[in-house]
Amino acid sequence: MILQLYRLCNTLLIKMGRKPCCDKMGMKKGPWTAEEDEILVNYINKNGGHGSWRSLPKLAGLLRCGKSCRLRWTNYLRPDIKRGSFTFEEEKLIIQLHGILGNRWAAIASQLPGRTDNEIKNLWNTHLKKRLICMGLDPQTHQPLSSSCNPDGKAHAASTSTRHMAQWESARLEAEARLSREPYLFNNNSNKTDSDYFLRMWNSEVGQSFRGVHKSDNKGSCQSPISLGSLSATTTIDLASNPTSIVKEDLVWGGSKKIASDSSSSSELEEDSCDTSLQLLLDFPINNDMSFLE
DNA sequence: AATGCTCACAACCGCGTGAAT
DNA sequence: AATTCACGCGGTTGTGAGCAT
Repeated sequence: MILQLYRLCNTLLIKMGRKPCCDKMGMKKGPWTAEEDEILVNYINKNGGHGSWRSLPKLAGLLRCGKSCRLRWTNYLRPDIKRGSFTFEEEKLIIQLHGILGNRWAAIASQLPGRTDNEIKNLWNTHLKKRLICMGLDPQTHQPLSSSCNPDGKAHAASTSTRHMAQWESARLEAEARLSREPYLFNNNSNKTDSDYFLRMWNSEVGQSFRGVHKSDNKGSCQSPISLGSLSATTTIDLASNPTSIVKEDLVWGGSKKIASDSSSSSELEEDSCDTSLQLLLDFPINNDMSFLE
């Protein structure tokens, strides 16, 4: 009976157009058992990889959909996953990266070896977001919750353009990070030219003109006090030639206990951060944690 | 001891995107 | 060019553990 229904559903779905991503009928849901984990791990080890996720459950003998298998493997069973709580350095890096990349958990996770996007997302939603709120910062923008820019709207215009700048920079950083993980690309000039769209765009006329606009906007460089929780820094960045080339830095990072009680940093920020998006860009971390960009 | 609440985390779902047909 | 497929991503939900009442 169930089998007949299953076949009927499949037939109808195929006739309607597209097949479902996985066969829902008879598929198990909910928490994975140790036996299922073992089957999945054994299959992937035995076959030297997962191959097609869609066909894996059938081949491995699991009553799960491919999507569920992939999730279980990437978020839990993968051998390179780092278990245990996040270190203070990791949390700091996540906050800093979130300031640049926003809710792009996969991009953030790519900078934290052994950590998954899901894990980071959960950490953010359960801990870090609240911590920022306690500090009086908007967890999405990393700006003071009560901040108000100039009423004449100039700040808004500047903010819009610098937000684009931040988006450019975000994409470029991702590209650089990716390339740094694939050093062989740098050994081959022909590959390098094709390796990343954003790097090319950044160096193209378009990117150049874009940088030119901000060169005039910011007079070529920008010095700004940075405050992110108990992290504070004074940074001078040469925006015209390379937004990440830090000329001067003075970095202080306090203990985690200080974070919840430190309200002075946010009030300082209120005074200094009319151009909130530029702040976002300037919040780019400047300590050794960003060695992946080197 | 029972109940309710909060929190953390694993898992699911829907959508977007690039590749294949 | 249009359609289908496979996959990855981000938002959301479900559930169990721990704690307070």
